[in-house]
Amino acid sequence: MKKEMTLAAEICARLSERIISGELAAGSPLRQDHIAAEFKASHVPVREAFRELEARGLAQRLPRRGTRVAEAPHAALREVAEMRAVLEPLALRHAAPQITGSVLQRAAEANQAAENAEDIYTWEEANRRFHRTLLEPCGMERLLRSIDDLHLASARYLFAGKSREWQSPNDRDHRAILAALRAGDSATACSVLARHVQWTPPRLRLQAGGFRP
Amino acid sequence: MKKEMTLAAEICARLSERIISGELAAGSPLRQDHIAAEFKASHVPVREAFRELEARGLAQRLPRRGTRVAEAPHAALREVAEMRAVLEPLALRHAAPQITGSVLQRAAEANQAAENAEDIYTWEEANRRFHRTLLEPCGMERLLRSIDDLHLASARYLFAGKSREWQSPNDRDHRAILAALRAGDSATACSVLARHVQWTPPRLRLQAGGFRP
DNA sequence: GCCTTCAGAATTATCTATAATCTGACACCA
DNA sequence: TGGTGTCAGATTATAGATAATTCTGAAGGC
Repeated sequence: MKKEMTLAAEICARLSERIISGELAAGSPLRQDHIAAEFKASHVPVREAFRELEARGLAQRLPRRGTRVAEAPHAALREVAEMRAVLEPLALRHAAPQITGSVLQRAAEANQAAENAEDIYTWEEANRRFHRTLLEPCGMERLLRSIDDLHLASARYLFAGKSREWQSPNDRDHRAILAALRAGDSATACSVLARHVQWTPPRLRLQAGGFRP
Repeated sequence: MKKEMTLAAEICARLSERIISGELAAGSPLRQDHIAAEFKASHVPVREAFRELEARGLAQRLPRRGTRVAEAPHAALREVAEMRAVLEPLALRHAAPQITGSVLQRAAEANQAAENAEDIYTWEEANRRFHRTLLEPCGMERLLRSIDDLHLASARYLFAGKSREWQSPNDRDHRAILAALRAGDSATACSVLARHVQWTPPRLRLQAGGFRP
């Protein structure tokens, strides 16, 4: 049995999905013994999975006292948005000189998928793919990792707020970003991107809960 | 024996120091079995320590193939500097309204310690303390954690380049930041901070290796 | 000389057992 | 009644054993 993923990685991936989707609620305890039993594994790779979840901001470990799903307070929504608003344009600025036609093509396909999405999970995955595709050519691994983790956090907020509010966003910013990049205007692409993910006061954007993923 | 730190945390802290100081060179293998023997421990908490080191950007784990000290390529120096240049002002902007006289006092003391430092390690710790003290009141934990990790990376670069080049920096930016904050001018404080940690081309700043910690 | 295969050694990942710490119930005392 | 101490059971952390995977060098074939 030659698996690509270690058991710890597999458990981490499964728990990640449940946390992000909201199935595992913020603050709820993650019992290493119970999860080990569920996965028919020893508790040691479960602990390793918890370490990884914590590193991605999805869990909070309290040494000797257990691990919990990370809280996702409303106040931190702004924190996530503002970090993205400074980090994503930074990545795009470095990525832009390396963006090929192929990258733009893949980004456009991701955006098309987002526009066609009929449920919020499909939309979020396509949206995340759009962003990642454009930023990846920057080649700055630490920065990309930070952005990835912020996207996970964003997804949690998105899914947590989906009830009653979600409509397929009719969002032109992605197209504007692509158009600017095709025109070689990375400054405009960066500023549209920054505005696109920027925190805005809730009063003005009730349906999106204060930011745009 | 009631210890505050778990063994994994202790091992992580010790290895951290060695990585940051340069004693453990970039790319060098971290052997779980050897380290376990050195600490007279099982390899399991060593693995947990490796997970934590990786989360902080100090190690790179290759599943089933071992763990290495994270590379610190010169190219990534710029990445670290630029991330700091956008994240630290963001944190300071949110911290400024919460900064008390006590915070400013502690920051001034840290700066004094930095100015009086006679070796680079003392200076680095005081410098880091200065930054952290000012930014902590923002209360944004994810952001502060990111900045902390960037400071660890900065320290690695600083110590790696210390030979022959290090002089006690005669740096007025810290004082300018404090003065602006005392005057309630957070915009100036933020822009000085951004400039202070900003990436500059190596040609113009040979002695500091391209950025200012 | 180069490439492929394979066995054995080395190393990492997980398991099971044990040690350490935490939690909550209960008893006792002022 | 409220506060404190004790202790059993629950839970987490680590040790040592075992299983799984990778690495390395030797042998054989072309």
